[in-house]
Amino acid sequence: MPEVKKPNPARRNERSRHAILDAARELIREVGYAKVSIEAIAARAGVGKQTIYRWWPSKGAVVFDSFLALSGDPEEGEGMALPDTGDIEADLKLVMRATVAEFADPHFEAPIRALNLEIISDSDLAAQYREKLARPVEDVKKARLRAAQQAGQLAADADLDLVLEVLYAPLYQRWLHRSGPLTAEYADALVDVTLKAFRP
Amino acid sequence: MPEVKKPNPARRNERSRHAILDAARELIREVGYAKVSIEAIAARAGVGKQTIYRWWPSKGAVVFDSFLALSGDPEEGEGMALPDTGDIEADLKLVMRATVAEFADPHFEAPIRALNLEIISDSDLAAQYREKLARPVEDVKKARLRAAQQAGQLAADADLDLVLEVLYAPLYQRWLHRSGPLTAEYADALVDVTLKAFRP
Amino acid sequence: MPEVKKPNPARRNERSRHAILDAARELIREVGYAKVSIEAIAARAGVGKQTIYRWWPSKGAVVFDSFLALSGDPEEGEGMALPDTGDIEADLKLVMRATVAEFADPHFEAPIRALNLEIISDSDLAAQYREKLARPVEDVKKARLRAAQQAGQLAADADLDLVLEVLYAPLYQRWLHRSGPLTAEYADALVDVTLKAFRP
Amino acid sequence: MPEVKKPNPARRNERSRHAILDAARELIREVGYAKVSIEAIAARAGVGKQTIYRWWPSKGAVVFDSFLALSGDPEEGEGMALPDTGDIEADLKLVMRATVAEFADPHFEAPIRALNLEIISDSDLAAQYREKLARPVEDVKKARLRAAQQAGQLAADADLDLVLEVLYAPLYQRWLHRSGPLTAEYADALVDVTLKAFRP
DNA sequence: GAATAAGCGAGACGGTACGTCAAGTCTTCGC
DNA sequence: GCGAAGACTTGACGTACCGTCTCGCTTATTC
Repeated sequence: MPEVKKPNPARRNERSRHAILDAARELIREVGYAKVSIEAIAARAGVGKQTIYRWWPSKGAVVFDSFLALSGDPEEGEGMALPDTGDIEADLKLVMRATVAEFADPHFEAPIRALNLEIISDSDLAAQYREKLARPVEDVKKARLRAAQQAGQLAADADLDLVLEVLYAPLYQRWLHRSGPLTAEYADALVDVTLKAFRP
Repeated sequence: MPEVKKPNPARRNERSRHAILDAARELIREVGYAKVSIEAIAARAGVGKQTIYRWWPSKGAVVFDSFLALSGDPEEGEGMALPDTGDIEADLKLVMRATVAEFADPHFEAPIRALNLEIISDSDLAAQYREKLARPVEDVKKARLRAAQQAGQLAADADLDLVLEVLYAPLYQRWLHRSGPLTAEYADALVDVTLKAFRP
Repeated sequence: MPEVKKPNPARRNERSRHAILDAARELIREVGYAKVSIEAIAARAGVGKQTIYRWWPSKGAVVFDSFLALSGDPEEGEGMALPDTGDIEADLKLVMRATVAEFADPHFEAPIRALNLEIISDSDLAAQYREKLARPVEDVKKARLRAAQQAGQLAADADLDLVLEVLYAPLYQRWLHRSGPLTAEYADALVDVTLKAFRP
Repeated sequence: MPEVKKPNPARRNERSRHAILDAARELIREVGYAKVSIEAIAARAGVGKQTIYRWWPSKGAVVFDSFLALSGDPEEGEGMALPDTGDIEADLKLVMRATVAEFADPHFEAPIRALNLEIISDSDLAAQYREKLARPVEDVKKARLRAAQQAGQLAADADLDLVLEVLYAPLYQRWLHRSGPLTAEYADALVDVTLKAFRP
C-alpha cells in the first residue's frame, strides 16, 4: 500500500473552495479553457497552488466542479420540471427551442465547450457528468415522456433513452461540430421527426 | 504589412513531411493525445522543431493532417461506396453495425478521440474536417439515401442531412460520452427509428 | 510595543523537547544538514510544527541546541581536564592526536560540518557557540598552558589565546577545506611548531 | 548507461553566462547568500532558469563560478607577486596587514562568507577552490618564502605549506568565528610567531 | 473538583522556490 | 543555402517546505 496522505475534509476552508471555483469559471470565460492554468486560478483566487492540488487531481476536475457548483447543488431534482400542457408536441417544441437558443448563445460557448473537452478526454469525469449533471435533467425529461406514453401520444414500448438521444444528439452534434445552423425551425424538425418515429 | 516570411512549398522536403505525420500518429497511439508534444514528434521524426513550425501552425494541425494523410488522400471520393442491394433497411443495418463495431474497437479509441478534441476546440480545423473528411463520406451516404428515396423507401421530401444526423448522432454521442453500450442491437434500433421517422 | 506572545517555559513539555533535539541529530546524520527540514524534524519527533516554532527561532537554532544538549550540559566545566604529566610537549601531542583522530572520524563529519555552517552564517549562534561550547573547552586548555608557563616551558608573556590559535587553527582549516591529510604526524608537527614559537 | 543529454559548450551564449554570474554576485551582496534563489538570479540576469540548470548543477556552483570569474581568469599566475625587499619580516607584515584589512572590510563580508559556505559543504567545489583560487595564490606566497629560505631567514627544511597554515589559519579562524579582533597588531603578532617557529 | 487556560498533535492555509518540461523563436554548423 | 540540431526565453507544471493559523485534546494550575 502506497499509503497516500489524504487531507481531512472536515478542516477544508469553504471560502477557499468557493474562491477557486469562481476563479476557474471567470478565467474560462475570459481567456478560454485551454489557456487557463492552475497557477492562474490560484493567483486569481488568492490561494496557494497546494490548496488546489490538495483537493483536486487535475485542472479538469476543478473546471468540472466549477460547473457542478454552478448548477446549484439541487439536492433533489425538484424545482425544475418540464411544462406539461397535455400536448407533448407543443411542450417539446417549447423546450427544444429554448435549448437551441441556449446553445446558440455565445456567452455559453466557451464554458460548455470546456466542459465537453473534459468529459470527452477523462472517463472518470464523464461518469461524474452523467451521474450528477446529465441524469437529473434526463429524469425530468423522461417523466414528461412517460406522461405522454400514458396519454397515448408515444408508443407505450418506446425506449425513452433512445427517444432522448434521437431528440437531442443531432442538436448536440451540430453544435459540437458547428456543422449546421441552430434555429427554431431545426428544433421543431427534431421534435417532428422524433414524434413520428415513436408514434404509437 | 508585417510581411510574414512564408516558406516556399515547392521546396518542401517530402521525406520530412511524411516522417512528421507518421511520428505524430505513432505517438498518439503510444502515449495518448494529451501527452504528445511537438518536441517529441520532432525527435521521433528526426527533424528540427523549426521544420514543424514552418509548415503547421499548431500541434492540432499536425495531428489533424496526420489523420488526413491516413485517410488515403482519395482525390475523388471514388472507391468507397455503400452497398446497394435495393433493400435500404438491410443495407443501413449492415453499415451501422460496421460503424458500431469500429467505434467499439479499442484500437481506434485514442486517435479518434484525439481528432475529436481537435475539431471541437478549433473551429478552423472543424471546418477542414467537415470539408475534407466528413463531406466525402456523407456524400456517398446521401447517394445511397437518394436511391432509397427514388425507390419509394424514404419520403421524397426528407432532408437527407437530417436523416444522417438522426441515424448517426445518437451513436456518436453515446461513444463520445460513453453513455451507453454500442451493440449491433443498438445499430439496428437506430436504423428502425430513422426509417420509421422518414417513411414516405 | 508589538507585545509578542511569549510561551511560559515552566509548562514546556520536556518529552517533546528531547524528541525534537534527538530527531534533529538523527536527521542530520542520515540525510545531511542541508536536507533537514523543520517539517521532517517535527514528523520524526511526532510533534506539531508549532511546538518547534514556539521554542526556537530557526532551524539553525534547533540544530545548534541539539549539539549543546549532546555536549552533556556539564553545568560546571568539571569532569574534563587535560592530562598534566609535567611534560607539556607530551601532553599536547596526546591531546592533538586525539583531536586529529576525532576530526578524521567520518561519523563526526556531517554533524560537525552542520554546526560550523550554522555558526559561520549566523553571528548570534556564533556568539552562543563561543560562550557555551568553545569557551569551557578553551578554559581547561588554557589552564594546562598556564601550568606550563609556571613550569618555564612556555614564555611567561605568551598570549594564550594566540597559542591556542596557532595550535588548533591550522588543523581546523585543513579539516574544513579538506586541504591536507589529518595524521598523527601532523598533530605532532603542530605541537612542535607551537612550542618553538612560544618557547621562553 | 543513463545517457544524459549534455549540452554543447561551443554553442553557449556568452552574454547569458556573464549576465548570470554578474546577477549572482550582485544578489549576494544585496540580500545575502542564503536568500539568493536561482529564480532570482535568472530574473535579474534576464535569462531562463533552464539556462542556469543547463550549465550549473546547483546554486553553489553558480556562486562559486561567479567568484572565479571575478578573480580575473589570470591564465598564468603572473602579475601578482609578493613584495620582496629582502626583509621577510617586513614583507610578511605588509602582506598580513593588508589581508587583515581586507577581511575586516564589511564590503567583503557577505560574498566571502558565501564562498566559504559553499566550499565547506560541497567537497567538489572545495577541490575546485583549492585548485583554481587557493593554489595560485599559495604558489606566489611559497615563492617568497623559498627566497627567504635561501637568504637564511627561514629554516631550510621548513614545510612551506605548514608555514602558510600557521601564518594564515589563525586569522582565517578568527574571521570565520568572529572570535577576536582583526587588527594590524594581530597581523604583526602572527608574523612574529611564525618567524620564531620557523627560524633556522 | 470544576473551571480555565496553556501547551500540544495535527494539519490546512497563503506563499516562495524548487527542478523539469515544453512552447515557440533564434543561431550555428554541416552537407 | 537549406535544414538538423539545439540553445535560448518564457511560463506552467506538480512538489517540498516555509511560517502562520486554527482545530480538538490533554494537562496543570487557580479558584
